[in-house]
Amino acid sequence: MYTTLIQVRTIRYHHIADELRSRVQSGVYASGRLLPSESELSSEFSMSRVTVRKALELLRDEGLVDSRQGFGWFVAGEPVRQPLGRLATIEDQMRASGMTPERHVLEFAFEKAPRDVARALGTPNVLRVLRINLADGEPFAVVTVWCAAERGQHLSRADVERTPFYELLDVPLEGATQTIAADAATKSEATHLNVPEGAPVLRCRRVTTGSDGKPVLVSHHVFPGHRTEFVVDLPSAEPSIAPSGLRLVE
Amino acid sequence: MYTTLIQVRTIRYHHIADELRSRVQSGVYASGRLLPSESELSSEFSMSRVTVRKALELLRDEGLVDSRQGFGWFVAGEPVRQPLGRLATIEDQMRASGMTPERHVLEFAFEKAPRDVARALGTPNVLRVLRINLADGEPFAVVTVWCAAERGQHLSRADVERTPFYELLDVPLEGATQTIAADAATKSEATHLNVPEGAPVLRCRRVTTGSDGKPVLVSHHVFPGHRTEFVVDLPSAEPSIAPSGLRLVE
DNA sequence: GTCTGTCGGTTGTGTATACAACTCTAATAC
DNA sequence: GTATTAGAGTTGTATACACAACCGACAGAC
Repeated sequence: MYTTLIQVRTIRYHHIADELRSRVQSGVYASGRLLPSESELSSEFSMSRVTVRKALELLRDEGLVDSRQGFGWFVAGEPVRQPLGRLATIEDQMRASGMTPERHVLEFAFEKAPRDVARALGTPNVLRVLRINLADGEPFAVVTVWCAAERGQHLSRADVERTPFYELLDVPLEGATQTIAADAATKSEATHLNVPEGAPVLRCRRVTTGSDGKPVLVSHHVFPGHRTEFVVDLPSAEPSIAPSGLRLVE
Repeated sequence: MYTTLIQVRTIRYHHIADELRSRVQSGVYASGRLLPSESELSSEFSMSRVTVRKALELLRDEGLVDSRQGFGWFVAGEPVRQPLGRLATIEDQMRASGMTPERHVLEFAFEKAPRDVARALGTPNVLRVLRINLADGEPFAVVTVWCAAERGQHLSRADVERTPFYELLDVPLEGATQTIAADAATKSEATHLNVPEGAPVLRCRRVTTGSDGKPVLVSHHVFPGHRTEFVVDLPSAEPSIAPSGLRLVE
């Protein structure tokens, strides 16, 4: 029997990424620690700077490292766990993780709603609030909330910066439906969240309904993928213990 | 009063990305449709091919387009919605979206578990099954399932390819705890899911417990960000209607 | 002490070029 | 008819170079 040896190309930027990932995971580079500069890595690995960058960008997309122009590349931190089934605000959750929460309203405007929002709220005239949640001074989430203008006219910008919408609204709430997806950060999200465009984010869309079953709030929450993860308790699908809203998917 | 005009640099690859995104969203390029080649776009926009690629990669990270080496860039498809609170399998969900589900076992091995899995299952001796779920012949999810070897020894590879673990297990299930995070696809995930390394994925980790409250299964599910999203019903936090497992986060 | 500007070094964007790896079509051989 | 190969065109990786935008440290002015 005859065999053939073939020379297979190895992808150089993967080698760099693998080596750097290994150093981070073994603790050589601790959380928050600055990595060697692109130029230094280029010398160390005898590869062009573009190849080094390609490796670093791969690791950034994994959430393992991050960069600031002019400053350098550094190891990113640990995600905050947000239980979906627990009565806690984002701020409560940050405090439980030992972080200092902050909330800033970026935009507060009465305007015409996007079509899907208008359809959900039953009116195109809405109050839109764009706000950012910070944890220890760092961006944690960008949140856009829409409510009908009729309701929003009673709310001040200072109100919504100080107090969650749910506590401000004059209507009892029945619940919400939320979608959770992974996506790449858009330019403006990236700017607000201080992550690169294209970085993985959790994109949540929520419609909150009042006790009459009608939507009263639509909100979009965007979290950097490396900063948070959700936890869900999924009770068994056995009829005797099934709760009203949840089932085991698989 | 005097003012100063400053010339601000515009980032060229964003212009290309914005234009292409607009064409996709307006239907000029339909779902699945091949885009102009990099070379053609380079001519059209009078920019270097590297700049064109940067724009296309941005859109790929958004899940809007995808590429195959040698074939070209094309518009990607629509995500499948997976309710977390519904008694349905991944396969049921695909069928509901008009797709044909398939399931293939890639690896079936008795081995030593990773530390966290060993700790959860109470033993390092496990059966690990790596499988891929396809929708219409396209990769939809990569799933790794671990169960104790004691239990797994009664299961054949054909068993787990044909039937979900939950139906195969000889123990009543109480429920599961699942985390949901956004991350960038690793090299091997990317290969199995036919997405580029670094593309956004939903990474779910699940621990399924038996009726005695002990974990019987650990599983990791990875979904390409552009292929699926989760839907959760979040009943209100009002004490009178709060279910056992879920609360409104905010 | 604070404020401003400079400098060296850093990351981010962009061009040109080259070659590897892949895809599809058409031509040729059987 | 099928199978194979060549060629043109495509995306993917990599180098070299250049410049923009940013950062932090330091020096000088007040």
